[in-house]
Amino acid sequence: MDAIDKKILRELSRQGRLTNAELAEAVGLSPSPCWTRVKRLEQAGIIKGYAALLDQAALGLPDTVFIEIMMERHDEDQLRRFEEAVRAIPEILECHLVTGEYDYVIKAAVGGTAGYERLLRDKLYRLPGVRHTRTSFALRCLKQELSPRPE
Amino acid sequence: MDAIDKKILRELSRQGRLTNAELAEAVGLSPSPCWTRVKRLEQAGIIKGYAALLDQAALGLPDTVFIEIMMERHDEDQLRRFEEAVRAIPEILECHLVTGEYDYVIKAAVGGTAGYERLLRDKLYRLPGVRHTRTSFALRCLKQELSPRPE
DNA sequence: GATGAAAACTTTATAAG
DNA sequence: CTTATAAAGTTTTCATC
Repeated sequence: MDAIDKKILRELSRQGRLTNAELAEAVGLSPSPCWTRVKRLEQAGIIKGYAALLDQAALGLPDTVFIEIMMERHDEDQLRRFEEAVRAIPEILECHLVTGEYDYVIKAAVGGTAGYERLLRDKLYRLPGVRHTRTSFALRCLKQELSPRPE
Repeated sequence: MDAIDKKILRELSRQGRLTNAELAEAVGLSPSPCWTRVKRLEQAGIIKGYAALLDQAALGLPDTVFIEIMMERHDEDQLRRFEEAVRAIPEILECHLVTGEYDYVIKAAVGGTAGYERLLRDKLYRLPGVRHTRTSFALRCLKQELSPRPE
């Protein structure tokens, strides 16, 4: 992967629907080699896919919260059921098993404190094995990237 | 926004480069009204944009960490300088000002513990006003969505 | 790597049912 | 909403320098 590939990745990570002609111009190549590189990056899995970015607020979920979850027990069956349930909750954008005091970190989209309470009371606290949670409400987003920008 | 709009958003949030004909078929419309709806959703800002998703591991940053940051003081000038610096660090994917014990939550991509140490020692601890940090290393990602899926 | 060309497809706009 | 049309632009493949 050379400097031009990295430039292609930087462009497409911000503007995923650039046409090949636009991309070629942006990275200083003619369309034909530019196209070959993009296909190679896609086939190598370096470009994993493309996505439309939706406005959370327009979907009624303007706020972001980080919820840490501590589980009661750690038997396989309980974790598996918890993980399946998490995948089915649309407000939960991300969930990671993590090191540290808590077991999981969740990033969720909610509509204000009322939406947060509903997520917690109606969904998370009903999941098997949730002992304790700790939440940080996002007041302002300073930075949001989907992928690291290649240097 | 009706059920078809929501279906369009669900499709495009997973497959951002579907052609209009493919999208129309997926949502059960003919191409012409499908196109009108997509343009309306884009112009209303409900679709904010499109992005290529890159493979973090292929970029040498296979691991995800959540870093909470506590600041020494909270004067405007120091926060402003911190925030500018954060935006310039490519490993930092997200940074949110949050409620709770800590001031900021950062999501970053790193290459193992060595990459994490470098980020902390060479970049974060050199920023003005960082008093204390608390990190969770992600062991496994259970769920990762870019936007809430409209229901 | 650049250029050019050709076929197939896509986008965009418009008109009519 | 559907179907249909049409021009302009894009993708994809391929040959050549």
